[in-house]
Amino acid sequence: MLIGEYRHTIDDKRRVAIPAGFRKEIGKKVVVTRGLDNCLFVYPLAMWQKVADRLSGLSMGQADTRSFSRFMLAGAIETEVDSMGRILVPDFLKDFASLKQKVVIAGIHDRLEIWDEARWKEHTERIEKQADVLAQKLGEIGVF
Amino acid sequence: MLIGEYRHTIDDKRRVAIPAGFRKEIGKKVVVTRGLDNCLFVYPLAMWQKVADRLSGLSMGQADTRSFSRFMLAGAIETEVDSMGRILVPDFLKDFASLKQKVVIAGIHDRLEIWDEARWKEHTERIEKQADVLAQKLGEIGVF
DNA sequence: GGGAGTAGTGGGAGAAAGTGGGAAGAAGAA
DNA sequence: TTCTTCTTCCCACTTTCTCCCACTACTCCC
Repeated sequence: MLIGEYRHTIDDKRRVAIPAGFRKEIGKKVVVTRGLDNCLFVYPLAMWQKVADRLSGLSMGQADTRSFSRFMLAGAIETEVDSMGRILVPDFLKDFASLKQKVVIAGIHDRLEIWDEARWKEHTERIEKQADVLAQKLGEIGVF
Repeated sequence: MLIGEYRHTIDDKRRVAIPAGFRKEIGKKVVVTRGLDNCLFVYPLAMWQKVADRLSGLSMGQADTRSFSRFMLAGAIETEVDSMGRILVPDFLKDFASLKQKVVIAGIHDRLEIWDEARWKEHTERIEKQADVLAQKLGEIGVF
């Protein structure tokens, strides 16, 4: 179970260190994809396989599912965690998530999320304000 | 599984480099054909065989399926990846996809797509804006 | 409080990938 | 047949990437 948030930096070679505590669980090969809310998702390879299988099952005939699988598949890359525990973030993903130097790496159950620090702050602050509203919704669906 | 996007150039001899990471999987012989959404599809030969079979299996009675398989089959050419990992794009396909110098090569599961860089940008930006639709789709296929 | 070990960051060297150009061969026209 | 043009194959250069090593800071344990 991946939990917690960490502050790291991306160097000019586009490398980000995976927090040491996550490395064992996430494995050596990972897949980085475009995520929601302008962040990046990092999946362990096995986890990605499941997502990819479902995506490849979608029909190519319809324009919207075609665009969707393009978005997810072309927007993903398989990469290896190097000997120092870092992964490479290609330019197009860096741009997509507007990553500057400082990033936040968050563990969300079975994936990691990579956020630009400023956006993360903004996002969490907004969520905090709505915490009571969210709690109620979660209550309604029976989480609490 | 072919995933990721890469920026390459077409030289004046109409050659495009296949990203090194794709070469092993895509093999030596490939088929390039007119794709959907104004891009080109590049299939490994074996994969193309399946697509072609499926196309020829379509009912010839209906005018629209007839013209669709004509669109795919007539526009297809078989070509070899040269020793430097490049393929030749004939003029009619280059024109069809409005390819200028800068192109994007995207891996979409079992095929590559070649896009003019400007069109690709336009296309992906349009998709990104539909975040709510994306989230719903992701939910449907069980990513969350 | 001090030392050892681990995590995060930065840099350098060697290797590989991408791109451009030239030469040789094939095809077509005069 | 010969000349020209277009194509294809090969070589070389430049840039980018990748792997490895080193330094610093922080933490944990003695």
